Amino acid sequence: MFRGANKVTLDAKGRLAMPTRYRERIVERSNGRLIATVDRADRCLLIYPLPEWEEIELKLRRLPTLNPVARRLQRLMIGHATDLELDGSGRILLPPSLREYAALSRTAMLIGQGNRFELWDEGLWNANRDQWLKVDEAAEELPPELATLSL
Amino acid sequence: MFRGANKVTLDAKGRLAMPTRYRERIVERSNGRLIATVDRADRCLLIYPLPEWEEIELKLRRLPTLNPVARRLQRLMIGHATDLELDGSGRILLPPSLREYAALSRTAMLIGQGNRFELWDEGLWNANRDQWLKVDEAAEELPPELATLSL
DNA sequence: CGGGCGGTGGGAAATTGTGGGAATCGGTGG
DNA sequence: CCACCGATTCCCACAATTTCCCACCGCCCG
Repeated sequence: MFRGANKVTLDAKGRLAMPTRYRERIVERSNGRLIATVDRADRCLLIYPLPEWEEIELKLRRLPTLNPVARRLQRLMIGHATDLELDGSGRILLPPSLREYAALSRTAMLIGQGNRFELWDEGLWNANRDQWLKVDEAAEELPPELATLSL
Repeated sequence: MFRGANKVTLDAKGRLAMPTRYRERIVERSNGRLIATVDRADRCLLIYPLPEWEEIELKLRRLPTLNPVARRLQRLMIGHATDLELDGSGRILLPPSLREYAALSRTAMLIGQGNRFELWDEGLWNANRDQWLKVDEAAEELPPELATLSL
């Protein structure tokens, strides 16, 4: 499982050095193969080890093609899913289109989220995090899955 | 399986270079033979490896001939299906009628969607994608297949 | 203080994308 | 039936991009 927030830098060619502590796990899990795609709600990227992604892709592909909501999800997620591979230096190369989508400049945040990573532009990450902290949870309607949650 | 978004260009002759990462798979799957047809809902083209298309054509042909919706689907999809073949440089030649249908100008987006590709004019793709992102998923009626989907 | 590891950058070679030209095929009109 | 014109297909060459590899630098730890 992936955890933690890491400040990372993209070089001029769009390469991102995966923090060392994750590398071994990524290599043993998927031989260094990852998939990056866009998040459908926020301007950030999702990065999965290949086997994790394949499960998700399977679920998405089983959805009915004629349903417009399903079709939209497929187009966004499968349509933007890009194969990545750790290079000899433990870096991945992010294609320009994904960099653009997430407004990634030089410094970014790589956030461990269990079976995947999220990659945010550093500025966006900080802004959003501050936002999340400000929201008054008590004022919100809790969906039933959360009502009984104990942390 | 095909995934990812690729910016491609059509040259003056209507030729489109298939990104290299897909070529090998296309050749081994269908010996370089593809079928292009129109999408029933959007102004884009669908491109299938020949064997994938043959399954779909079979499904379409089994639909009841007297049902007008089925009839319309058959006419659109089978009626516009065009044989394409990768040339020596890994390019396909799109006939003018299909180019016109999808309003393809010089730069287009080739979107991997599992067993097929979608080909969009770049401007249309971007406009539609932004549209899809704006929609608030929560406000929509989710089909049961999606309600429990965990990504 | 020295060695090693992780992060960063850059350069060179291989590969891919793009365009153009020439030959061939097909169609049409004389 | 032949000749000519147009369109298509095949092939080659150049340019740009990508990928791979190596070297440097700084930091941390021993």
